[in-house]
Amino acid sequence: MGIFSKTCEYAIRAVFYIAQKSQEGQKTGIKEIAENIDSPEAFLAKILQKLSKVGLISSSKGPTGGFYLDTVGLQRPLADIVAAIEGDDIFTGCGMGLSYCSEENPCPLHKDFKKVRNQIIKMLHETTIGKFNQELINGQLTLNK
Amino acid sequence: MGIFSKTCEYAIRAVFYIAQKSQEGQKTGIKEIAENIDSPEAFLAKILQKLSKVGLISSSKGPTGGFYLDTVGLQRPLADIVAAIEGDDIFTGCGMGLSYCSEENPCPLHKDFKKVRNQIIKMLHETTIGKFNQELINGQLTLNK
DNA sequence: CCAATAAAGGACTTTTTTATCCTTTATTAA
DNA sequence: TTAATAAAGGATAAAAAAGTCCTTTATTGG
Repeated sequence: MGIFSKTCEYAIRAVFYIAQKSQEGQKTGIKEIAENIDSPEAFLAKILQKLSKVGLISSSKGPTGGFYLDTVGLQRPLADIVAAIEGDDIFTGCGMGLSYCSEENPCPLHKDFKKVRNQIIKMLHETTIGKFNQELINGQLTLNK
Repeated sequence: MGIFSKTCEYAIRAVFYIAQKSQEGQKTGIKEIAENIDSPEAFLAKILQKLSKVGLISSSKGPTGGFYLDTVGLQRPLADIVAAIEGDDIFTGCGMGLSYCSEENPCPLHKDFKKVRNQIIKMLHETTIGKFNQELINGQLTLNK
């Protein structure tokens, strides 16, 4: 596994896709999303359900329904998505898995891990969900193949 | 989960512990290691077996036996341990889980992730297994509580 | 109103990770 | 040479993550 869980990877890809479509004024259904971000449809449905429930994305039922992001949603940092899926272990936890590791009682990798974590936090906070819309629309960036 | 799997966290803590003991000229048994790095004994045994099999740590059976590291082993980068346990997805894989993501066909987070990955790689390569021996012996760094 | 559509939700199954237990093999020292 | 010790190895079990399927609920347009 990479840095994020598979669930989280799907979530990130999905919100980028939804963002792009929202920018173009369209709502999108899971089927379309799943196809375009290369994820299992039923599983992705669960993930989006969760994000929808906590208000990170919007959804509407019925014909013409689907998932979408309003202006506020598009400007949220990716960190919110990751936190909703992974919890904030990745932002705060010890790199070596020690629960009592802290500044006062550091594990050997404490300092180095802080740098890594800060880099991750920076990335996830500076990246808004809608940040790459134009590049995605232009096809300069990819979400599947 | 943090950045590494639990298995990998145990492995890292264990080799640091073994390193420390080896520095002091002692071999250590799983029971002692498990107690001191707060990990399940039987599970840790499997992990050390694996590391031993690929030659990253040494072991000997019977009374006075145990796990240990020779001078070469103490100087190996922690990256070797992580690679043995996790594979090298963490060093090479796309942060968003896309198999065809590359410089030519990048995912949205490609650039940012490269920085994160490079930081991790730097940390794991600059850290030798024996790097913290003295601090561990002095009790300035911790491996359990 | 009703048929079609799409998300929400519940109940599972599968796979992977984490973990245990018990037997075998090697080594040591008395 | 044998009793004790410690790692190696095999077989399983438990828990968590990933994934599926089917039913329910809400919404729309005809």
